[in-house]
Amino acid sequence: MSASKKTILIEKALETYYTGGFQAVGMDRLAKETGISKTSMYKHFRTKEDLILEVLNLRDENFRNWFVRRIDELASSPVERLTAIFDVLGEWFHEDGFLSCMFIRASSEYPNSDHPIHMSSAKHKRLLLTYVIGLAEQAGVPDPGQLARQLMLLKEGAIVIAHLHGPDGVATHAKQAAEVLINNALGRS
Amino acid sequence: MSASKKTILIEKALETYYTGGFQAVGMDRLAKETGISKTSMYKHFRTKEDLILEVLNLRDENFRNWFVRRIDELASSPVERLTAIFDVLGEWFHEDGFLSCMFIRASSEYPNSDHPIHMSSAKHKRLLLTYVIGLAEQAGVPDPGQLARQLMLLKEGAIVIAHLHGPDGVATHAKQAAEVLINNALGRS
DNA sequence: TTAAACATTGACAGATCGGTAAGTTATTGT
DNA sequence: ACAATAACTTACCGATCTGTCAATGTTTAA
Repeated sequence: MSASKKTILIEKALETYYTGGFQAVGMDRLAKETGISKTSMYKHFRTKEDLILEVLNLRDENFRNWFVRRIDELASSPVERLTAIFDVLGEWFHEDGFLSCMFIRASSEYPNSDHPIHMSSAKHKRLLLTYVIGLAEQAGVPDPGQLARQLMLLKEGAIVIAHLHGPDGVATHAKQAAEVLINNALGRS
Repeated sequence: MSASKKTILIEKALETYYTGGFQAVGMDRLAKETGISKTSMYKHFRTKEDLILEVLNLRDENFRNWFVRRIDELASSPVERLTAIFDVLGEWFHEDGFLSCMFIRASSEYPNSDHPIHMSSAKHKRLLLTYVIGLAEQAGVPDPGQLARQLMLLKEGAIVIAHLHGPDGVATHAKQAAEVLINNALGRS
């Protein structure tokens, strides 16, 4: 299997897993959808779990790149970037085919914290937290870790509610709450 | 199968599904763990999905009863009840065997919004929202719906983060954010 | 006592699961 | 040109999945 075919497989698996779930999508189905035989797939991935881990790595890369880029496009000051988080979330929630966050879904299917898939999901959230801490630092708040963790709670909660109750208004509510928290962190200005 | 055996089955299924996941736990395993034959189980539940839906009903009842009761035990004023939400969450997160919220897990395994299991999960969250709106009304805020939705975002986010990054500090961060939002809703007092 | 009604069982169907063995085709280096 | 090798496929393995069937106990009622 060429490297490009491997990439194609991972990309197709990302799409199919996101739509159908990790456990519900079998290797046979991926073989059928990609036209690549199972044996070829298993030449490059020792187990299904290995494939899922590579899919999650790609998703992490794609998502964080898109997320940061959109925030930079929408905002021009550090404080604006903090609120833009929720505008970008709103765009995501309203995309056709939005079905929650792949890492929340993954950690729900593999709930035990010592499972590699769970750990990979935790890592993704930690990387996002680090990014938001950086934004909070640039905004000059006294305790960037605290504000960033608060905004992350709003972000994850918004994802869950947008998935369960639909996208309308969720990101807006989260943004309004975020503005209150940001102003408070900046000294109630 | 007597009614009590049916109850025992649902309770055991709740425990096993919560620990192991819905798709990962098969009917054979439930039969082995309860000592009830599969055929007997299928006399009372037409499909596995029906069993899961009854499990979710029981979980919804158990959880909301416990949640409301603990809040009432910890708080004596309406505003206190709003913040006590997060004290109770902290207790939950630190329980042995905490593995996120059963309904977030369920909606992650059955992500399509028209799926009965997904709809049941959405209903649970809606009932909780209604409860929090009631608390916010009693607290006398001008827009109880807005505050309640903001606090729900913190709650769901806290569940996700406590599951992925461990329980320490998560409920406390959420409570601090909640206090800011509550004070703001009350008029920045 | 005995027959009807119900409860329960082990064994099985058919499908699908993750994963593999053996064999075939295509590519490569010399 | 040709042997070595890498890429790839078909067919299959045992296990497990949801769900069912025929047979056997067990209760109930007249």
